Amino acid sequence: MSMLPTVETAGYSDDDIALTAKALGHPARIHIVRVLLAKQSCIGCDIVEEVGLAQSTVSEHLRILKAAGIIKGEVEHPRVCYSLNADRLLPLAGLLNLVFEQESQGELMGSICCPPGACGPEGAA
Amino acid sequence: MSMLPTVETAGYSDDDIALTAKALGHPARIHIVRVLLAKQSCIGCDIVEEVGLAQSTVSEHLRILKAAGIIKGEVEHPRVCYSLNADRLLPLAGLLNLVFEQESQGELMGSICCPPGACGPEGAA
DNA sequence: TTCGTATATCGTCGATTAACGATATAAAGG
DNA sequence: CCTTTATATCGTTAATCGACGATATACGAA
Repeated sequence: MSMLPTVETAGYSDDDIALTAKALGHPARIHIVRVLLAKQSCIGCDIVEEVGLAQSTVSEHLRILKAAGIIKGEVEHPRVCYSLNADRLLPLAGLLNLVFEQESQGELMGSICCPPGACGPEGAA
Repeated sequence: MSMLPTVETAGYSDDDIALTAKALGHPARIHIVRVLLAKQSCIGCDIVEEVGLAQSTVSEHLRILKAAGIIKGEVEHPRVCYSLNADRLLPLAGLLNLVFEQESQGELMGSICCPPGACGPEGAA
């Protein structure tokens, strides 16, 4: 119904961002992200043990995260090696950053939140 | 089932973060956040028009965002003036920042994602 | 008091989610 | 071949969600 061009500059669609947020909208899935963050290397069935839910339930949570692109899984042997896919979190992070930028209007002005490629083409550095 | 102390340093519970993410997990609610971000001042029934859904539906979305603490509403006249409550987004942003920090291991080391008070006590300005 | 405006709540309905146990797959090893 | 191991899928259930129209509430203004 509208353009919101200023904010749209964040770059991504509402659906994109909502999809990512939705995938993160469950404690078990946040837990999984944390596990993958802690052991940055990939993990197999340990996640099931970590989360403490039934194997099929955890598998489903992993599927949801994978479907949202937040994690990826490499198949080895009978195991699957999961790891985070940070890029997919950029749209959501970008929006949050805008909120924080606004709140600290002009105070920082640049050194705010800029994950690798999130804040547009930065020629220098 | 586990401690994950390193990551837990992010500070907030899985439920906390998941609750915020869940509240953001719908396109209409992302849209509302963007509207509030664009017109940083508060807004009334304009949101209904912006979002393009039935008034009762939008009211429900606003209720969900408010329940999650992401927005707050000041009552004026017969209107309600909504605005973002950035603080409530910090737990989620903090987790995302950790992901990005890890990805750019040592490359940047500090100038990454640090909304006002998110990255711990930073003595120097 | 009566009216009009802006929101909130109610009741409904179809769709989706989350959880589980049971079962199916796939690949390595005996 | 048959077994083991790690995952994925199926089928079911209860619960929650998202949307709507209709209605209720609250309050300033006429």
